[in-house]
Amino acid sequence: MSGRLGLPRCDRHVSAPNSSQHDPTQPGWTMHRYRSHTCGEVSAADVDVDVRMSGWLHNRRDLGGVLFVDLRDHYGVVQLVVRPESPAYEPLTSLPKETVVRIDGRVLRRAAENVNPELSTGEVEVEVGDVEVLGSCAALAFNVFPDDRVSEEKRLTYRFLDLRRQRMHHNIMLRAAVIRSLRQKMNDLGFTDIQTPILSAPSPEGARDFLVPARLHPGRFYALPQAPQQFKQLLMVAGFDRYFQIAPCFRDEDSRADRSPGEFYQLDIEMSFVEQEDVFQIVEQVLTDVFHEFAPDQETTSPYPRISYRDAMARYATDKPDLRAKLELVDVSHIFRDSEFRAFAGKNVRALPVPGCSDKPRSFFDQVQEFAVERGAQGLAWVRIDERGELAGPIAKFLTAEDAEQLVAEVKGEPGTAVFFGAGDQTDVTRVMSEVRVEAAKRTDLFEENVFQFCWIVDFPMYEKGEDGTIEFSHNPFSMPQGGLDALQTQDPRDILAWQYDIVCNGVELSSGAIRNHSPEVMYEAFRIAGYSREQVDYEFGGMTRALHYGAPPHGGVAPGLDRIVMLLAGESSIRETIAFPLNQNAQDLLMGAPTEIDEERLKELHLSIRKPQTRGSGSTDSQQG
RNA sequence: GGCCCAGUGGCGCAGUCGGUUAGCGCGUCGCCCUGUCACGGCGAAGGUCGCGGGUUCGAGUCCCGUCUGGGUCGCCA
Repeated sequence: MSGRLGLPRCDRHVSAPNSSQHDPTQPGWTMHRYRSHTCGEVSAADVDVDVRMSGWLHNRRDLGGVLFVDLRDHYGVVQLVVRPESPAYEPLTSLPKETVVRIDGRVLRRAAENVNPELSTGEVEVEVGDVEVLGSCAALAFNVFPDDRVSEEKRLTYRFLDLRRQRMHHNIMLRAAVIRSLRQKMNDLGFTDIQTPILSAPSPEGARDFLVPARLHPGRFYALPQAPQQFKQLLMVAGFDRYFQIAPCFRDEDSRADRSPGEFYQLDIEMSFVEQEDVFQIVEQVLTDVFHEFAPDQETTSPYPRISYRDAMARYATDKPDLRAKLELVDVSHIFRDSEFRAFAGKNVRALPVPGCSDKPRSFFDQVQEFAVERGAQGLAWVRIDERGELAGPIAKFLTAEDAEQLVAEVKGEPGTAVFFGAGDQTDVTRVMSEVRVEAAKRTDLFEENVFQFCWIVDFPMYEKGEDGTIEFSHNPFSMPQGGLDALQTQDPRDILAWQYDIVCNGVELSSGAIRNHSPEVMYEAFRIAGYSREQVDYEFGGMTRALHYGAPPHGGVAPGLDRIVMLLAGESSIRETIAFPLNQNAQDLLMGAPTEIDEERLKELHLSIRKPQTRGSGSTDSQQG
């Protein structure tokens, strides 16, 4: 894998610390205790130079009369050659891999036929004269090299080994480089990097908070911030104009492959005196630049198309569409409202026209259907439009001629187009068909590879109906409603849109943001509709509402998820591959043993007593973990 | 909280219809090998199949429960 960072295969980084500024020809020169050169550094220019290097025993090839050892450090890999006459021969034949050693030796040019083009140091090798063990290595839980598959549990338990592996080492370095680049760009654009508190107050809306008991205040708790949302708005009120932060966010929610349990990072941004377009311009520039910089071989679409929430739900059945899939859904419920066909009548029916299916075998349709059923669909009906423009297929006979005609017209069906149908309850159909759309595209080569397809999802509804029929905020309660106070007072809450937007890339929600509500009157009214009294708002969001009374500028922002950005750039499908020390799915740190039980003394100090759940097996510290 | 998948030497996996000596690759150990770079060759050690119960003449295999891990739905303003 020749690097996304533009580095050759085994190079781990660009520049080395100490080393070559030491000049042996100068008086008073002494060899550094551990190294004159790093492992990635020696080259043909160093031939015949005496060097000292330290690193890990990466791999060994013992040919009997000559021994080759690969020595690895952060910067690269170099081949050591050891002859039986050398005092280093005996130890280096027997030391376990991953032992840390210091070696002294001389750089030799390799014969032309022995050059390894895979290695940046492949033109040379180091003939070893002396070796010293700096760190011995016990029997490995798994190979660092070659890179075998290992369960994630093992990898996390021995994360320090896992992180030595090239892929992980590369991902972590990529993450650092992305952060460095983002900071640079934000600074260049005039944004100020400001820290916000980690110990803060709970947020009544949103996800579950992590809580921290307050020793000085019995019965009270701090909460870790789910995002610095209110603080960044307060910074705007304080007049800082443009804020950013690589901000840690803590949410006590269940994990997913693209959602880290516990904590994650956002490039948190807020700007004053802006409208939606101003925010878009900045973020789009920063993200596009970063994707170009770190994925130069993949196309990144810009400008990003804007899709309204309503449109996205209609055409893609999701508010995070993967635009690499070149298919769109069509809502055809109305055609079948009074149909004789029981499976469709009166239900939510989504059609997915797929062109170019005239020569697809029956198995294609069966496989797509199977895919849908695995995801909980009742079934997946389909028809095919034949050369005469008429419908064929298992359910064609259930459709009247008029229905068929209308259907073909609405899906703009050409001969050879197949149409899949999802029918049923709105929520289920939406969930399944959004995935079927992508799957069908992949199976018909209507899925574009090697591209980052960004889009903005805009015009999110301000409110939605909760399960109990009450009106709730559908996103951020601090968003400005489109139409302002007037809209709140005159429109049906469910029709009100917010200045609320998401960035989606390849089906991954990268970012959410909004133009904020900076007017206290609009704020109280917005909360009133969601069932909050003025007093409640003042109590639960006191800091915010107080600030809005003292001259708040119009402002807005956005917060792209850093982990997901790195995940996309690294080509990984799990966010945990981009985090040095992630929690596992059950929010445990298998290496450090968190969370742990706390002894009685400290609980007492915190004014806490533990009430374990009644259910069997849940006091689960009887596992092997210490 | 629900659902799906997995758990077999140190690691990754195979194990048919329930059938007697549980295989393979990597690693480990021993021997050989002077130009390899995932070196190669020969040989050896190492597992009672996550745990508990059940069905059966007989269970790695079937059933129930449970634990652990991954995925997913709910959840994620």
